[in-house]
Amino acid sequence: MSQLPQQPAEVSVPTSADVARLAGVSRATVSYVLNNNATVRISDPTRRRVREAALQLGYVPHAAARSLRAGHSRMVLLPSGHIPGGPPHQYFFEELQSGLRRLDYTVVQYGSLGLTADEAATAWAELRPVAVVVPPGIELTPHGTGILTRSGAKAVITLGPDPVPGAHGLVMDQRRVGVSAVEHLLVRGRRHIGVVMPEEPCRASFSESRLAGARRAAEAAGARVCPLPLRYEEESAHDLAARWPDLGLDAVFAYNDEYAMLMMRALQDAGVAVPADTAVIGADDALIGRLLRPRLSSVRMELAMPQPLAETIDRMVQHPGGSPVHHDLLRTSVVHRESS
Amino acid sequence: MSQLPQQPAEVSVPTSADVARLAGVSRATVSYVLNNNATVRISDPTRRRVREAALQLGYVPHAAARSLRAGHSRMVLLPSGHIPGGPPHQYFFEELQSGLRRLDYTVVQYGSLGLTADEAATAWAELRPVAVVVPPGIELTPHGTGILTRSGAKAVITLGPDPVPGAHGLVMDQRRVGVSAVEHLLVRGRRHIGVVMPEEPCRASFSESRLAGARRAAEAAGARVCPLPLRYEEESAHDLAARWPDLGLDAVFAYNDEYAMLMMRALQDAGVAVPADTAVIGADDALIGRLLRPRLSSVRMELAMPQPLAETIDRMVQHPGGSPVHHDLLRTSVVHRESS
DNA sequence: TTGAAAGCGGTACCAT
DNA sequence: ATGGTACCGCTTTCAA
Repeated sequence: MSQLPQQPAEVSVPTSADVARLAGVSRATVSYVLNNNATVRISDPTRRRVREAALQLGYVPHAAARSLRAGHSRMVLLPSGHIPGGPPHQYFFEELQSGLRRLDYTVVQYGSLGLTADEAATAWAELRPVAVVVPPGIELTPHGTGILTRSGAKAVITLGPDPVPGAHGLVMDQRRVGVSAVEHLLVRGRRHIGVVMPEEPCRASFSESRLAGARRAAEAAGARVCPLPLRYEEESAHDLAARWPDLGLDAVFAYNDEYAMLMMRALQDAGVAVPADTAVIGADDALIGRLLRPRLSSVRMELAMPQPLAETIDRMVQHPGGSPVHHDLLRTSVVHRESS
Repeated sequence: MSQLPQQPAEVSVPTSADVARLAGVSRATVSYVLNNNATVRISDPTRRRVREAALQLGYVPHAAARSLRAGHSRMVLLPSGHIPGGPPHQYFFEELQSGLRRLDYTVVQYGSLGLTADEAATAWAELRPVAVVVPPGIELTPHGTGILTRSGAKAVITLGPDPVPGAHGLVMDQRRVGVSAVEHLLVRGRRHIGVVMPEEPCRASFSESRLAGARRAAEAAGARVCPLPLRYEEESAHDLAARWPDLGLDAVFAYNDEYAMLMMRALQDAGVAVPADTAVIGADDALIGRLLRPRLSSVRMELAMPQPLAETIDRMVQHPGGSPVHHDLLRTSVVHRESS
């Protein structure tokens, strides 16, 4: 289909030695020129010759060789395995990446599904990152933290619900979501609260945290919480709705707005009035929640600005050895609409 | 060594030399033992001593040093910058990663937002990946392809709508989505078709392709297509719905189900009957589309199995230099519900 | 069965 | 203003 001639099977990748040879200088000079080394003065004609040679050969420096020699890299590792949590989280991580790149770090995501926590930590450590930022939903053990710091990571940061000993914990405590939802329902006079728990395993870490928060808020008020497993399918929701009269619940907090909408529709189809019989609240404040009727109440999440986090990481890298920082990045508020 | 007062207790990362010293053997022996080298026989007591020393020191091999010495890595680079396309695409890439890891590759995602196409290609090339898989929405130029192959990548694969000269193109042609949607609307007797175009820039590459497909299908039948820019906000949708009578349209194909639901709700609020006055169809066949009334028609996408793609990549790596492969991974079908 | 040594690609110190 | 060279951590002959 393509008319381009095929490259020969064995292409030899140009090295700085090739550039040096073509420019008629030493490898040292090549390094000085291409890195704009300020401590050494190189004549302009030489600079030009080196630059031209590099361009002509399509020379690209070898990051591994460079960081091996330097004894350190500027790689920030971001383990990634299906980050749930919707747009706010996604936006947070995109901005974090931009912020770090602006500070001249190389951000690399490492897919770690199907590895145990310590296998994963070892795999990350092999890359010798200068910092590791573990998002919520990815497990990091104290032992894993040890592996990473002992292999040179200057900053190990977890964003999960709980701090990990030895790591800096910039916490996104999903329990707050459950607390806010249940407190809202309590204020509206509800006492028997179902909590929709996705059966999809990738949701587990978030949903467990949100349930724990719901529990805490309910217990403090002497109210009842009932976990309700649900698959993200209409059939599963209808089965659950059919059992509704037996459950004796007057409110549902669903894992997020999508599960809430699924549940609400199933309840309505089963003849349960929302919010009269059962109040419904979701989480994430997704736009679609406003498109159903009644409009969906929701817990809105606000994450701290990612740019300051990038700068914090930079500071940790430059001045390592500080005692672990702990800080909560998540704020929640309830958006009350018509379903509760 | 640590005489400089500026640097606090520099933690020295254990190397294979440290392991060798502790075990009382040479570095070569350490390498043999830890890599289970079959060509060399090492006595069991020695093996055990080496293993224990490595464990005790928390030794983790240095991936950069290893691949520098080996002359090649097993890293597959997956540039990532906000992959749109919803669950089917997300699932596809997760499975692809698992498949590659099963074949013993290290999959690394490299966030490339905010870089030009060739800057990004250079940044990728510095990591000397053995293969690069460029998802739709990330730009790759023929020049970028050259940079990558010349720096040792054995397989460069694009998944965008159009093949890139020099790269293998395993195409996901989003135009099919537009074609399927419009053909469906034509069959239902509609001739004046609006196409909702998200104004969010991260959607641009997909939405442009889908519009192009819609155009092609409409032109073939002498029907009219009208692009409708829309922000993902209720206000934007209501503004658009208010202008509806002037537009003279009898159908809308929205970029995806979320935009379709937003549009449909706004139309209903403005007194436009769906599907009587205006038919609506989305894309992605998301579950939430079934929760609104009327239930949303949608274009369902099916992506080829990722496991075969992983094996194809493996084959390309082992036998490089084959002529570019081109193949379409995307199949579409229309799920007809009540909105069209 | 184990060890000594070369060398992968770059960088930086020390000569010249 | 440049060049020679040692060395980063690891693998892999070749020798002992």
